[in-house]
Amino acid sequence: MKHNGTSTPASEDYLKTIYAHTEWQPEPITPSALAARLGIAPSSVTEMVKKLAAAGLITHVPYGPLSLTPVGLLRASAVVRRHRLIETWLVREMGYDWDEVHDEAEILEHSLSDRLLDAIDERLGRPAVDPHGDAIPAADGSVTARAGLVAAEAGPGLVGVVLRISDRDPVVLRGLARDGIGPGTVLALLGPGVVRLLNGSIRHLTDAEAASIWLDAEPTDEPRAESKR
Amino acid sequence: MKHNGTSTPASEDYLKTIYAHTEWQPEPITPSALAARLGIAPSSVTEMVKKLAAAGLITHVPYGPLSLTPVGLLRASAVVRRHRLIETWLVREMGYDWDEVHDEAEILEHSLSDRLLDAIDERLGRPAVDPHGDAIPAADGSVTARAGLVAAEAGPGLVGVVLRISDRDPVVLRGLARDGIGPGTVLALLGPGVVRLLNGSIRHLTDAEAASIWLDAEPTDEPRAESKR
DNA sequence: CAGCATTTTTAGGCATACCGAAATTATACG
DNA sequence: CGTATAATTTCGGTATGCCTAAAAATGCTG
Repeated sequence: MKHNGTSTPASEDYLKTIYAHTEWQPEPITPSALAARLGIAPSSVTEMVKKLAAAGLITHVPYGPLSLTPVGLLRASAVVRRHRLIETWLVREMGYDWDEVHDEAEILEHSLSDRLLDAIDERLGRPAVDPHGDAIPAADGSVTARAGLVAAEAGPGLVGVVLRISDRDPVVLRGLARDGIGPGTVLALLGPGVVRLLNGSIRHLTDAEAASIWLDAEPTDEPRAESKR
Repeated sequence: MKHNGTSTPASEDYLKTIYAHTEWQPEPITPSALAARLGIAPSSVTEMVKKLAAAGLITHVPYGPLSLTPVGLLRASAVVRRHRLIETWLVREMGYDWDEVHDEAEILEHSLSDRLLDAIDERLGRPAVDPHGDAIPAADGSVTARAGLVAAEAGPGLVGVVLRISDRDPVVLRGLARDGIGPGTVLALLGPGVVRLLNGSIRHLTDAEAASIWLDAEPTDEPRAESKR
């Protein structure tokens, strides 16, 4: 009765990606979306999904979507924790900018021992948030999330601090970083896709950019507008 | 005409092990010794050796020993450089003891980018020697080696500083570390396998220990005793 | 509510990297 | 100098993890 030791870089990437998807939207991810995110063929996903389901890490009805079991969720959050702690370390101690850390973390997250990870965590003072503003799950999988509002879905007139910038697209990251927009930046929304920085400069946001920026802001006044699909 | 991109964790381990062997002894390594060192079957070595030879990294005549080509030597020294820089970093910054770093470095050496490695190197002040006393090859593959004498082959009466302790056997490492013997320790050889520390305590060395300790010492007086096979 | 487009799965393949067993080669010794 | 022993290689096999192409299921739309 061995303790299911299934954990490879590949399986960790699957779990992490499923987890990351759920962070954004409550709907479970489909196999094709997972394949697209991972950059692999759908048939490869089918194969791995069968293994992960057999290992009790995800649930999956044939031709249906995927979701993490409690055990899978714990595993996934451990990978995300690694990823984000590594990113934080790279920025705080190793001279990286917050828009440069993703690829390095993507590889290292599969290699660090628990001991080394904890040493890094301790050195950094057990941070709760990574350089993109993403919450770092605790070792037990718990996450203290701050509520945020996607810039693309916020109404004009809103003023808020950038809470988080999704690190999915490096081009978006670099473009925003170049113009001084990052976690902590104060933005005023002038209209759809137009913002003003504190220094007065106006910046137009691409759709991808507006979808990547999360603002920490009370909904202006309307009684919590229904977020649309 | 692609630039031969052959570099996997497995191939790096082969090259590193061949390199490390040559550091100890000038004779080229045999396939069976390599298999033993890597903990894999000889037939697996034959297979990989063919690939490495085809890639121009090693030379190999059938049923003969293995040696690195100039290109292979460069590749190997890069891996060893990674390994030893990582070990140094773990000890100097991450709270590891010098007898605990090997396994972690063994994995990380295949994962760090050149950029991160250089950031670590710079942070550490570009060290020339790792925590076991092993020389860290420069980025161009050059090594500034200090001459040393294996304790097992040194004559009684000799007094010297421990230059290096081979990190091959963790049991040896831990045993010596526990009794305060490490790089920098001053030892007086009383007889074969018997040493006295500076604090006066006497320590018997196992054969494995005596073979792992390198002393920085002039040969006592005899005209350079012939080291025996 | 039937047909068609999309999604998912199946089936067969490929590359890496390992294994054990059997054949082959080299070497060493009597 | 021939033969036993030891080292090396060859030969099938296994597991992972990816692929393309084709089949099957789903579900949307007219």
